[in-house]
Amino acid sequence: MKNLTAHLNTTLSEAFANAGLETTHAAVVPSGRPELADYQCNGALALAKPMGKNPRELAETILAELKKADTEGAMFAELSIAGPGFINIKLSDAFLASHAHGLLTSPTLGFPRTEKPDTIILDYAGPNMGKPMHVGHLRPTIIGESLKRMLNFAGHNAQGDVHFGDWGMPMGMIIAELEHDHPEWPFFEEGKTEGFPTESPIDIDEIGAIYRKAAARGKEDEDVRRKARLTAAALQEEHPGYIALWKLLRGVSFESAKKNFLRLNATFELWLGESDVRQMLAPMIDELKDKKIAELDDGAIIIRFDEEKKMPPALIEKSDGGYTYATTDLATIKLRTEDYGTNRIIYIVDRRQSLHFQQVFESARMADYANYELTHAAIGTINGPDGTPLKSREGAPPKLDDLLNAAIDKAREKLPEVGSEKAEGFTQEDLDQLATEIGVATIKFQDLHNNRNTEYIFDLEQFSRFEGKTGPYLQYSVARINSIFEKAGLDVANKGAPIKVTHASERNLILSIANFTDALNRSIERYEPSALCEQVYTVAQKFSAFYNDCPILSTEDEAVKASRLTLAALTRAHQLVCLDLLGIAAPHKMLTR
RNA sequence: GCACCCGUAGCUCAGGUGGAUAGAGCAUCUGCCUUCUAAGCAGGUGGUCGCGGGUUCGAAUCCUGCCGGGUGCGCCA
Repeated sequence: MKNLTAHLNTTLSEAFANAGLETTHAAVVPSGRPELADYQCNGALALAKPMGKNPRELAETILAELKKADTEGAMFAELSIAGPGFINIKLSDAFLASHAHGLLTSPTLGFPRTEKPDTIILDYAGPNMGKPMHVGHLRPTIIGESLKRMLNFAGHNAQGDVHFGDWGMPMGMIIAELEHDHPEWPFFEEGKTEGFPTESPIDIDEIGAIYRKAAARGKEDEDVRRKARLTAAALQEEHPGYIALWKLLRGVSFESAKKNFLRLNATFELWLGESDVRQMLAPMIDELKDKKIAELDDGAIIIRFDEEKKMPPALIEKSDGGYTYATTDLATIKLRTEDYGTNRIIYIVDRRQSLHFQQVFESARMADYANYELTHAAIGTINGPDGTPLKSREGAPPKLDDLLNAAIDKAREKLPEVGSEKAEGFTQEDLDQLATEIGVATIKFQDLHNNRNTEYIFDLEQFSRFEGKTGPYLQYSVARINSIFEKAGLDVANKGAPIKVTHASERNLILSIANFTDALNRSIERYEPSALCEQVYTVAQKFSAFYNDCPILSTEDEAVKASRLTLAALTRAHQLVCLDLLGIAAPHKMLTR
């Protein structure tokens, strides 16, 4: 099943070619004036200028070719030229109906899967040991997850790597602080190389508290900082006790992060971290020095870039021998190329890291670690009410858990009590589950629908809003359809009946669904889930109008009734695919008080 | 100082790569629940697209200069 715009574009290309015109501008876009047309082609306008011709005349020629191609009038209901030379296209009801029916049998809703799959690693979330996940982790996590799903849907082999922040100075700080507080622990026993405890001595909250304490003390006291550096260096040298302790703390942090990800419906194929490249770092730096890419400068090892790049050098080894995240990120690229056969990497990371990634990407090219596309899909910062990024200094950013709980609680308030008439058949667990699905959807959609690269103001109220352009509105569109089929005692999967267009709302619904392929393509090309958010929301709107205007079960005419059921089933399929690509749950039923 | 991003309705944001009358949600006002879930639908109010030049048939979109905000720039990650 070819998608609608591709079909139209092909038809236009042929018409352009037959008219002796270049076909680069032979493309349709949804009409800006829906009351006049379904689609429009602006190609005549674009061509007229370089050719020195009258755009309306060009449009006439193209129009004549289009009419010739559609001899039986099966495709177009109306073709016309408007304004300076727009070609307005209105499709026939029959053509639209058969197209819609065809979509039902396509598992990808007409989206063409790629013939050249890439092996892609998406690097997102990046939680840090010692720091509980906060609202700043929300965007990279859910945008990365969504992009990964889209790329796989498109036929690629995409994997998510959590890229845990589990190496470097913070580890030194935490371990040094623990040694300061608990020198008697076996991990710190001089010369001990084995027989360390196998259970972590502290839990996730304590790790966070220790880290904060270490940071605070380090700020005041140079000795504390030096001890942390030495400890980090010793860890880097594989000090057995430190390594043993670090592994336990890391395990605890993993478990904590996994809980967060589970609620967010984010999954990772690879649970790697900065530490996984630690053995590669020293040899890599030697290699870079041999290749004359890296050089010694002021006691540290740096990589310089071409003058015209206008980039400051990247620091890959500090004067104390410690490594930086530029070092681990560069080594990680090497690792992915060598061990994972990667031929595309996408980093879904805060845009403030932009220079860092430019430096790392350029370094990787210079060292020939990756002769493929490296992309930093930059994420806009979440700002406080003052318009500057939420800072961790004073007024720590809200914890992710707290934000999720707040939205879930708000969602629960709208649900009926267990045992009440309206909650018939629902257990307390069912209701909790439903509240979670609705609350999390609210947060995810609120976040995903914003442009990836623009900052936005964090407003708790917006995250607990359920009306209008929100996650629950989308879920509601699906639940209503489920309810219709349930009431009718029919199987939603039944896709037999042909579609008949009898009302403008049916037409609009079909047209909005037909836009799926373009919307998904835009999301994939631009690494921008908001395009698909717009799509799923528009379809929900068109469905709501259809739902109001076109009664289904009470319709006398059996053919119309069957057609509307088919349309409802198609809508449902579309919404389920979109919501899944966005990582948003679609509850079977939405209860109300 | 160098580099990047942004300025669109009262608020939060879109705007498919230069096209027709700049769109949504929230807020506000008006209608619609003995008919498939009102977390809904239909409609109204609300904008010199920061300001000035330029490019052209045509600019929120491209170029340029201001004004105003944000971010980043070797020993944190």
